[in-house]
Amino acid sequence: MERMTRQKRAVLHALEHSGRSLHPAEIQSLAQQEVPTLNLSTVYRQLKALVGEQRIHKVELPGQPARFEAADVCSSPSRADTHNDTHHHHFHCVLCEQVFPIQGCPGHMEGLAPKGFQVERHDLTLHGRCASCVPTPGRSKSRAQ
Amino acid sequence: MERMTRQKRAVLHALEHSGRSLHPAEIQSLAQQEVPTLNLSTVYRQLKALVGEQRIHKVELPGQPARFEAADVCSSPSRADTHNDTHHHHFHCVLCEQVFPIQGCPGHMEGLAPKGFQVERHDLTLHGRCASCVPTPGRSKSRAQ
DNA sequence: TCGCAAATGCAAATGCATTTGCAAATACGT
DNA sequence: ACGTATTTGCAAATGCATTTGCATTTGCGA
Repeated sequence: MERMTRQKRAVLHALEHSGRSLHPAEIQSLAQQEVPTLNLSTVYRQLKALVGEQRIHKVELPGQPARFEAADVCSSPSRADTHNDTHHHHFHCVLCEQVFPIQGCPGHMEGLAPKGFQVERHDLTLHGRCASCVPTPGRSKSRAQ
Repeated sequence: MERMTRQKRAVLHALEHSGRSLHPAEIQSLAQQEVPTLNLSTVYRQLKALVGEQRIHKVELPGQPARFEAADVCSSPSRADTHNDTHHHHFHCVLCEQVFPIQGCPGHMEGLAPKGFQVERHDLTLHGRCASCVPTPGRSKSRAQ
């Protein structure tokens, strides 16, 4: 897993261009625009390799299969936080099922844990309707799945 | 699924007495103290029935199999919140893998979502070490799994 | 206490996401 | 351009959590 193949490039491009978290099958179909024959097994193999290379990250959401996102998602705006890594959370659209990265973080989770518990990290997932799926007849271009 | 059998009672007791979220296998082993022959299939069947009866709730955490908890977990202290239901989050111990309910909630998630997105609900999971698993040599009674 | 529909135990079957064996295809150093 | 070790595509295999078929047991109303 060290050669830069067309399929590896396609998988990476799919993730970088989407700007959101994708699951393997989604990655395959997007990347197939670049490499039509791209197989799911290959997607999995490359995802594993890319995670190892820190080029992408695995994202786990409650009750859902794993998704992946480019390592630099959410690092675009000016970030002068505590550490310069890309701590962020996710928004899951209950209609189109797409998952988007979100910037903010409520912070101060330590206080929520019971006495004596030590918080190391946290995951926050918002569920609702993304801009394309809001019921409002403002802009009706919702695209399923 | 409408009779009050020994196994159904055992499953419910396990959840009510534990005070935390348990996965099916954990429920089985705890409930077997009451009904030694309790089968996993039966646990699943009763969990489904109890969820339907609103006596327990299914809890999904990132990257983990489903867990269940008594419907009244976290409703003990005085609650004068917005609505009197049991909105709460979870703490997942990375060492013993136990999951505990936690009271507080950062709130105001709406602001975190991108413009035009509509937040309906949210899930927050804290990861770290529970009181029994903190490295501090204060009280070393950590119990694995 | 009887009778029977509902529930149980057990083993086998599902339904998934993910992985793997292998022959054919291909990247890339020489 | 060549040779070979790495990748790919494909199909079959895994590894899970969860479900289901069925003969036997059991809760509970009459």
